[in-house]
Amino acid sequence: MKRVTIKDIARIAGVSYATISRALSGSREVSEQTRARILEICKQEGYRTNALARSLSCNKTNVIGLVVPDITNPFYAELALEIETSARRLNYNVMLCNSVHYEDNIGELMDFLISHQVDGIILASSHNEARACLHEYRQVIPSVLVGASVSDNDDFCVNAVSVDNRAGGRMAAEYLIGLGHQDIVYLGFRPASITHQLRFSGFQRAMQQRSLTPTVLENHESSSSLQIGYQLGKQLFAQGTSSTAIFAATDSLALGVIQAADEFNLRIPEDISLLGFDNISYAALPKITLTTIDQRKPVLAETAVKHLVSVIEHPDDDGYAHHMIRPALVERRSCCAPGRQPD
Amino acid sequence: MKRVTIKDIARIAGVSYATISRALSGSREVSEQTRARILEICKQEGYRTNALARSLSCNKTNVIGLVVPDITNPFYAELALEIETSARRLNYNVMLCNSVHYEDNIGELMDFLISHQVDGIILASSHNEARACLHEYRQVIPSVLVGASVSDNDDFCVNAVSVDNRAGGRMAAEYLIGLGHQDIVYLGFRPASITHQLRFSGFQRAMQQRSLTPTVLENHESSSSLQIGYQLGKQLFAQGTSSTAIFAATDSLALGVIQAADEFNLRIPEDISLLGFDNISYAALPKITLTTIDQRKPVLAETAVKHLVSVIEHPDDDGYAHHMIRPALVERRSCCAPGRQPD
DNA sequence: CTGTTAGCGCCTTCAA
DNA sequence: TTGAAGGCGCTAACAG
Repeated sequence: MKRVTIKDIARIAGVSYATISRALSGSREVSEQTRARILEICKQEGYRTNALARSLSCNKTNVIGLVVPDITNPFYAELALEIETSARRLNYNVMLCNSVHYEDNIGELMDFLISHQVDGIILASSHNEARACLHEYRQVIPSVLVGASVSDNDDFCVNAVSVDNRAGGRMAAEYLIGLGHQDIVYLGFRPASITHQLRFSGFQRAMQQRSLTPTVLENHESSSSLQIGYQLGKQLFAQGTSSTAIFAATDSLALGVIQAADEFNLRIPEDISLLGFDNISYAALPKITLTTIDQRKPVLAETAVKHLVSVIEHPDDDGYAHHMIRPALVERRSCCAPGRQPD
Repeated sequence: MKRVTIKDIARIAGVSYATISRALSGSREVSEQTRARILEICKQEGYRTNALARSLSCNKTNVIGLVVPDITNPFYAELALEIETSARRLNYNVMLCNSVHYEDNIGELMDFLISHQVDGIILASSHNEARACLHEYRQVIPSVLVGASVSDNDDFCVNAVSVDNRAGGRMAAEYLIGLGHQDIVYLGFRPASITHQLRFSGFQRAMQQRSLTPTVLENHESSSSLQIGYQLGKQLFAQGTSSTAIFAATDSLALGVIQAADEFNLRIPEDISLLGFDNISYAALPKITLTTIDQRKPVLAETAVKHLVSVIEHPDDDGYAHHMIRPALVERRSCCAPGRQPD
């Protein structure tokens, strides 16, 4: 398992090892023939440059750290792949970490990445502490928050990229209203999350403009899971709701609602329409076919990476920005006009 | 963004930096008071040890590379999380890479990881080339193949951990037969994959022992996707099958079959039973409730990590081993006796 | 065009 | 218990 180094190559090529370095890094200060000879030898000897040593010397690793809550969550898995793709295009590699095991001290994870000398960090999280954390680290490492909204009026200075949650909420309400629904439940509102506050406010405002009021079922957990959607769904159906449509604050919640509806023999969309948010891959599965608001992960990812790389490459200016991505409606088969069969 | 180094600490503590190094690495060769003082200073100054420099010096990174085909595939996402968990327990970090963008030259990815000085590599892949690749690299870096079977009788010397596919195939057949099925289709056999050869042979042998013969629908693509399952399903249903049960070689295929069945107004399991393989998370979703053969990812992961770490720590012995994990049946609601309602 | 030299941040003998 | 010095593999001036 002995690695062959630049020195070994130098010795067998009979040149100094600076020359090897140059030949490898594509410098023009080497004659074409020696370069060719060197490359040949490298290939034969199975030389691989030691990225650690290079980074140590250059003070640059070209890797960006990516923190997601849980890669098992399809939303984050898809986002992660998109981010990796975008990063590679800009010549960066990504080092992925799940924050599952860290929970309330993401700082520890940040420290881990920093000690591995990542050039910057993308933090994907909908938790509120996330932005406080990035704020703390803003003098230490370039970073951008992705997927979560930040408040316009607090003292946290963080770079962020997220879907326009208020617009998404509005879009959801308008779609359902447009279909003819008036008695609508907003399921899974998380009052503690800014992301969800915005989503809810957009939704509510759109309804108010038609003098409508949603029934709201709050979620006081710190995440939105299928299980919670299931519980809220059961709770709703058990009391015999009069509503004709449900807007689930996330697709995961919607999946739980589907399960609950199944148990109560409620058909979707014939008996009740269901609209989700996120457009996770599950939503497209047969028999699920969830109509939902798409976060446009590819755009989210590309914007986040470009944003981060730009702050990495301009360490001097200490401004910050929040990019908003427009959400998009994806129509499948879980919504129809009230009291009617689907088209 | 200036990092504080061991030298800075030494200067402000008024000791040599070797002392700092010792204090940090928990060596007993430092007086308790100087250590305490040093630790205090490190905290105040926000010192973070440079993992790159340390690794360079120690010739050990304590990171293992993990290659999966596509993190978006829930099977690999779950496996990856389990592997990360197991690795952390043994004090290793994992560096995750998707091989999606590399396809037929996984070697390039291996080289990338090696140049980052990972201590070892876990390659998760069902492709046959994977084991040839690991065989090539076996003198270069400790590695283990996970999830894919290797042939007993070829010249490839690779460490491997996989579910016992033959046993899994047998288990599938016996379960269906036990339910009373006789006319069964094996859907999605991939003749080019050893993993699938074994799975199929176990299945077929169990049927032969009852003088039964499966209808087999082959898949000549290099992966098993929902789309392919959908096509094979349509193909099967279009010709009006007489079979009462389908064994789909993977859960992804099964999902496609569900979609196809839906279009043909075939109910599962009332009209036809469906059994999958893998136990991906989708399988448990409402309205999917797929009965399937579980690969027991937690065990798979832990075994793979322990195996790898053991070869990392014993670079001298050049033996290799193939660990088999027993599969397990997970009963949900997609199978019942032929011609009968589910229980 | 090529060689020499001094680091990058840390660890680890060897002395004191 | 602590300090001095060499080295890990590579890059980047600075000289020739």
